[in-house]
Amino acid sequence: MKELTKQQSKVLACVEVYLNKTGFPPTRAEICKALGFKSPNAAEMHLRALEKKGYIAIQSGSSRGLSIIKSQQSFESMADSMPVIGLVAAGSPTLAEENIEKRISCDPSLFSEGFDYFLKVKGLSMIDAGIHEDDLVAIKKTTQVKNGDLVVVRIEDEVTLKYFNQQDHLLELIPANKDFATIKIDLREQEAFVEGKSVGLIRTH
Amino acid sequence: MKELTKQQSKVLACVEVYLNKTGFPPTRAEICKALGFKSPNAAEMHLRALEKKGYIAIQSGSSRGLSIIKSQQSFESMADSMPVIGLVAAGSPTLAEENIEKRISCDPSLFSEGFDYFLKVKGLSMIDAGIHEDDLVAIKKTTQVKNGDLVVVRIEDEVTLKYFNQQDHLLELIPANKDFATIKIDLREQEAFVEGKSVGLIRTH
DNA sequence: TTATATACTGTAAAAATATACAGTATAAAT
DNA sequence: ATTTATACTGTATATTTTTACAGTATATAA
Repeated sequence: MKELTKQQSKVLACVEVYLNKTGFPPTRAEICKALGFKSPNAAEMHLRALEKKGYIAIQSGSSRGLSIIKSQQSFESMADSMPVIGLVAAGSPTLAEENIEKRISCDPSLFSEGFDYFLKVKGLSMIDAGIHEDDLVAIKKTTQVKNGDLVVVRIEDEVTLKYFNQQDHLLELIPANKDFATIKIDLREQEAFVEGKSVGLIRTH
Repeated sequence: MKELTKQQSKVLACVEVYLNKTGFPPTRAEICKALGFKSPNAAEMHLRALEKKGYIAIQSGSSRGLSIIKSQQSFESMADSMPVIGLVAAGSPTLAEENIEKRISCDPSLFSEGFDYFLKVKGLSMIDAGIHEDDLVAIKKTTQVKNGDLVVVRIEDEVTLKYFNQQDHLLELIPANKDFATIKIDLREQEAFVEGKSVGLIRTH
């Protein structure tokens, strides 16, 4: 998606605000009035640019025939909800307020087993499992995991999301990307803490 | 809130559907076309009645100056549960009760744009986009899509989920799996209907 | 029987709106 | 020095759209 100029950005914001307020899009003249332009062609040109860049659609010949394709402002409707925690900071993914990136309005029974928080995925180590960067993985806090489960494990201050496989003292954390190596840990030498397991995933397109 | 007559209810539904599809309200003439009226005054009178009963607001003197105050649809599709529809080969993914595999307790604003139903994915054609068999893709009913969007398209009786790319008369439906071929359609020769676009995805592990 | 409400057709004019065309100005890039 | 992109003004016109007015038809209630 192409970058917007300052004025194009203003015009897009103006359309979004107007839509929010009235329920229908503005005319060229109304955009001019809102932004102080004196010619309807000023609005027209900006709208054309926004269309070309894929931010809006213009229904030719229709009055107020504008529709938003890509919104500028991110709508995070914060209702009673599940916390989202970034898989970035060192240390355990705790539910402390400072670690919560945002909240998502949905109930814990969205996935059959129930879950405690969303973990926002960083990196591509699980790409072959269909888990992309910025996907939200629903995590249930538990230490009861079995081989093959997708788990959140903490090793020292590093937190990672991998497939779990343990044979006696040897713990393997297996990525789903051939460019990443399996993490192998001898539990007699180094500690590893299972923080929870994944019970589901959501992604916003 | 006063009761609506059958025709008023149809008109309100028509306005809501049009708004959802295009992003802006219909004109009187467009309502007439949609409902088979032959005079713009038919639509006008119904809109006036809807305004008087508090269902819509009419901005006098403005083209398409309609806004929904009290939605009908919210009554029908609320219940905090979203329908799941199988991506079966034949026919449109309709919300008719017989097509609903189950319902999932979550609200339509789970994904920022809102959505109308979940489509249960069959096959592996989008695997490289991290979309697996049995994933639930959140679909927003709309025809406003742009190149690169993940869309639900119907061709004759076949429904498919693919990336959208259109250049003039050539529509390409692009899979995310090298073992599948891009579907190419000359829109002058064959019809294709955009049923909606994906706004998100959920998966149960 | 006579209102009264619903539900339209058909026409027309005034107002709103999109949109083309001809310019001006400025800053940055070539 | 000239082109190119951004960012407008100002005017005009064809088209879209609202909206008023004059009717018709039908069912229901008083």
